[in-house]
Amino acid sequence: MASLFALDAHDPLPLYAQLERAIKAAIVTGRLGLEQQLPTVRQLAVDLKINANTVARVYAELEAQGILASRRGVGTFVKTLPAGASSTGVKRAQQLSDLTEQFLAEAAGRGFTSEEVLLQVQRLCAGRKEKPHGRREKKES
Amino acid sequence: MASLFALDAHDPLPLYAQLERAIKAAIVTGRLGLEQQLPTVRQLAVDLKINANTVARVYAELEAQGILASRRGVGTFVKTLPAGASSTGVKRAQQLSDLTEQFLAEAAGRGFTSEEVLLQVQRLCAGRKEKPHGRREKKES
DNA sequence: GCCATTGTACTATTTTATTAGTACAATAGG
DNA sequence: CCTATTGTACTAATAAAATAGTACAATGGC
Repeated sequence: MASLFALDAHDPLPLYAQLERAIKAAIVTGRLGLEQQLPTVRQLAVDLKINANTVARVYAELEAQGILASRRGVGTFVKTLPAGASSTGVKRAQQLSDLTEQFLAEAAGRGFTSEEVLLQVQRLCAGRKEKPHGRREKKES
Repeated sequence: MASLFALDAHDPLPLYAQLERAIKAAIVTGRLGLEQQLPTVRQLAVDLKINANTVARVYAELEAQGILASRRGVGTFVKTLPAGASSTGVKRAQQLSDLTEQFLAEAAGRGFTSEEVLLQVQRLCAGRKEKPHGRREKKES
């Protein structure tokens, strides 16, 4: 991999959303650790061949979510692990079910069998066991 | 579920891409069977509260992919099952790995633990075993 | 033949995403 | 103090996505 993240210009998902997802994924999977520094806004823009404004927007958004912390003249750093809304109850179960079905359909559409997918999930899950860090709550609405 | 598909206006993924994904998912999971008719362009637009042009674009795109077949004055029908590229080798493995990581990150970002996710995947995979399809739902006629 | 239904094609408009460029603000280092 | 580096804040321009509306084309039922 050339750089930490990889974006696809032909993915219908907007670049800012792709980058946001990629950064979160890197943190969740441990490729980016706590307090670790991210590339500068301008550098990452060059690496990914996208505009610096787009990178800045993503960093700002992730900072608003409490995941990153930026300091002028210094850089941007991983502050905490991404935390979800963590709704409880039926809705929560339904959300997981929907998300999973979406994923399985996507995989099936690309020609992967259920067995392959399951195996891959098991492998990746085993890699990071349990780390569902407790609920951090921010006030946002 | 009010209708066959569910779109989220706040999802950064464009509506047309969401709908395309939803239709493919419905076919892959067997909620839509071969030769089954889809809602009309105008009806689905009303159901999903989106523009008819957007629906028409998606139907046309899926027809171009050979998944759907449309006939004027009649309707739009499922023609074949979505087929993946089924590339082999390293790239294929890498693709599955990337896709899975993305999914796990998404799930983790929404507050689901690895255990929960793994369990859900196991459940859904068990539900449709080998065949990605084969199971037609009985419907009232 | 008539006509309602369905997919298709087009133009126009608005909103969103992305880029480009410039300028400013805070920090670290000499 | 000076300056390079970094994040931040704008404005402007372009491209893509989505909507609104109208019209046309093929099909099937009567």
